[in-house]
Amino acid sequence: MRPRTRGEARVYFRAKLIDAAIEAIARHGFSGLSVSRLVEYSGLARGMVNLHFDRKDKLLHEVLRHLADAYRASWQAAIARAADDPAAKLWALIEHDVARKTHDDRALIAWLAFRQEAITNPSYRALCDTRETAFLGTVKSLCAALVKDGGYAIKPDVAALGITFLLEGLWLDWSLDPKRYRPKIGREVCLLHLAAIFPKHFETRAH
Amino acid sequence: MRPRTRGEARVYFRAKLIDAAIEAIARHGFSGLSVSRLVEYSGLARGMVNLHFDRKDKLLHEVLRHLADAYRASWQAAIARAADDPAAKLWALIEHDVARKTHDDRALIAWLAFRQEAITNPSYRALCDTRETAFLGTVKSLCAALVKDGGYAIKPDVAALGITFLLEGLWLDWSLDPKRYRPKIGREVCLLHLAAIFPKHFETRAH
DNA sequence: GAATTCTATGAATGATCGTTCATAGAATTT
DNA sequence: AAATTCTATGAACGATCATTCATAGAATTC
Repeated sequence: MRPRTRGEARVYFRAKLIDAAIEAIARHGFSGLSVSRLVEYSGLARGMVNLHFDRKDKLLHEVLRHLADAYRASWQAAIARAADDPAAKLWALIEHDVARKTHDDRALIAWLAFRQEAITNPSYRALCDTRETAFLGTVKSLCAALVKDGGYAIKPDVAALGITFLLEGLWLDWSLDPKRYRPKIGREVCLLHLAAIFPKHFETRAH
Repeated sequence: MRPRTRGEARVYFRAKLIDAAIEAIARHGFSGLSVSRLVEYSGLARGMVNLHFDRKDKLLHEVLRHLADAYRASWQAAIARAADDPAAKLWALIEHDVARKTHDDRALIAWLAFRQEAITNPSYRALCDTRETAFLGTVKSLCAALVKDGGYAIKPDVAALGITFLLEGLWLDWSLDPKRYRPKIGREVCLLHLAAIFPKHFETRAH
């Protein structure tokens, strides 16, 4: 378990601190993440944060990068698994987001905390933004394909924005009370929206 | 300007501190709200927070209550002004939210900060929740009226959830970069959604 | 295996946090 | 007008914050 070589140790301890940071943020909010809490959750010594990340601030940026990377990898894999068809891929993306909330709760709450912090701390904004545009860009191109295929009289950009807003609203709602949230309702809301704007592609799925 | 009687002073200084708190949260985030910042923004003495609110914690609850009340009064007035017709009232509600962002920015950002804080601090949850359910309840009943009137084959509850998710997504997106946001786009996204699920009531408005 | 280099530790530091309280002054009451 | 009551002030306090650094020990190199 515990690493033997120095190279292993570096990777091991950095990961341990990042995980402890996510835990602390999910449990006590962004401002509740103190070095003392990191010590408590990681079980490591007090000086480890500064040894491995120099400043607490730099650790936080690594945490944010970790969250962004993990989420992107996750939804991209979901799209890759789906059938080679825009409707199937779009649905896989949404299904991934809706179902994700049932297992990966700490990461989502931590992510929302960073997103909120990015409003007043510009240094977090770039990472939040790139993640957002990557996701939105994918949804846009899927919508464009659907519009072309179905001959719908709507702008793909507007449709894509609507879908991402829906998902973000779902996140917020879920985060306030994870126990109340049910994937079934989230799925139903998204499906209603999709079946309404892309009837030829999603109406059958709605019943 | 400055109050002369003690009764006036109480109201005046409490309002001044609440305003300074909103300013501080909007500029530096929830954790950036320190007593020193309150002193800086309000121009009052250091002891005023404890004199008028006992603890900083209680001031924060008053701020949240103030934000919730102001917002509720605002959207209820918008509905009251609209014509006596569910479609008109629903649209007035959405228009209010979309346009609100062009003037009332500090309050919205502060509200989002409280909402985020409520995830890990249960004492804020009640106030966030009641505001949410009051808003959602109104949207639900408006949707129910539209469903009945138009004979749509959708559940009013699901439609209402979709609308609130859309608006919450809009808030989040706008908060990250207020300058980039344009009411026109927000309106377009909402209208696309409404015209798609309630075609008989909103299709004409969409062109 | 000895010498060297880097890692891990936690007590100490200065800064900042929210809160207290003695004091001065203003509003109110007698 | 004098006496009283409450308000406003800001220096001082203990707690906690992130960070530093001398020391011990382990991994690596010679």
